[in-house]
Amino acid sequence: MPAMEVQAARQPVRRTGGRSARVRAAVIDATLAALLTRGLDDLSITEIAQQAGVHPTTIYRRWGGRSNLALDAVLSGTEAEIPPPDTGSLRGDLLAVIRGIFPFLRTPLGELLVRLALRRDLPEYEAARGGYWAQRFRAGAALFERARARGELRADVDPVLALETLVGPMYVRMLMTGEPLDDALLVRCVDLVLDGIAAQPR
Amino acid sequence: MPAMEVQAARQPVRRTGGRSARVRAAVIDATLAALLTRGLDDLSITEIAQQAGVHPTTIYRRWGGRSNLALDAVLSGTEAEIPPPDTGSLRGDLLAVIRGIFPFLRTPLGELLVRLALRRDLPEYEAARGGYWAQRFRAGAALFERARARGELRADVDPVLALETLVGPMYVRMLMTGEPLDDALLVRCVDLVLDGIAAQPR
DNA sequence: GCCTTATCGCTACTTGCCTTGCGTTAGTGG
DNA sequence: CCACTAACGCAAGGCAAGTAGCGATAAGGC
Repeated sequence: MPAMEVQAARQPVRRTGGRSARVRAAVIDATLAALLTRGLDDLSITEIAQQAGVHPTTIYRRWGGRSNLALDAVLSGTEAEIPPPDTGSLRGDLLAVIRGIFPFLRTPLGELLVRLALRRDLPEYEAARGGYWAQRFRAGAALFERARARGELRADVDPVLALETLVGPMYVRMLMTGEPLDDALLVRCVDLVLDGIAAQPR
Repeated sequence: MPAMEVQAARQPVRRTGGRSARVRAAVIDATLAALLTRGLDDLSITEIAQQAGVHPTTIYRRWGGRSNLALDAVLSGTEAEIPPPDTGSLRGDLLAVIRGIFPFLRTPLGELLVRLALRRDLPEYEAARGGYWAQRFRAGAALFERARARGELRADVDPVLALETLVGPMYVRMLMTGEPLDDALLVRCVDLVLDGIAAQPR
């Protein structure tokens, strides 16, 4: 009887090139197309499969469900990484920030990303949620530091809350009320956050 | 051959009392319970039916689908109608408004209502969307009128945008970032909307 | 109380989602 | 070029959603 080798938990050698890569690209493309036309909820894996020229079983095995597939597709199609602005003034920076977000949100892909972010039935996304948004809001930190150094900012301002207040109306209109939304409104958002609504400082 | 009577488009006499009422109540209750435990997406009509002591076919016939059922259940369980505040100061009124919304949103039913409002696959809700939010924001109009009369409000302030800016961070945290959210933050929201973040008026 | 028929329960059926098991193809390392 | 096996295609089948037809029950009007 040969000496029993201690089996290291050897994970199988992944084959990421060639056929697998082609399959993945085709499926991701078909999924994005299906997401943009039919929406998040009623997308047929069978349909995606034959659109991609792939057997449905393959999708189930690799992605294991529609939510994981949708998440992978959208994140693959998105590499936002909006560069942090530095226009020289607080107002200019804030305008640049919100103007960098807004056009992307009007994109079908952008709206898809937001709606995906709102879901709570995607355990895969729950893990990434914190990091994702933290990164998106981090760009704002430097912006406020510079403004503070220039004396444009009050001392007690919380950058995160300020950014949330800036973009809040945009999301409220887009997601809930459906009120009109254009560049002029963005300017008004910036000015409201800067100056407030009170007649005189209290 | 008897004279052909012109058939008036006679709609059948609805039977809303007795058994039908009991069935409806039982199904709505079971649906709400299922919604609160399992969420919006994967609720089983069969399960709801046997929970309510009713045959699944009945649900399909009366409601005709899961989206309509969910919408009916949530709207039946909700009669918000938050009374418009009048505390004598703009700051007090804004605080009262946001403090009236916030606790309800933390309720499971409240969060459910919001998430339902975010859906775009409920044609029944699409029709009611505009009116619903318009009504919710209308209460704010009077509030701002009084503030303006007291001289607390700048002249160029748009009430709707101001309210959206006020509640924006609350929804952003609740729906997207998941950052902590408590009463102290509400106060900071109010003060930020009132005073803005700029060091001095431009 | 009686009649009409809206509404419900039940069974059987169709359909699409998803899984399982097995044979085949083609990456990957040598 | 060869051996190993990850990844894919395919067929069969379980399972729950949803539909259709029909008889049974009870609500509403008289």
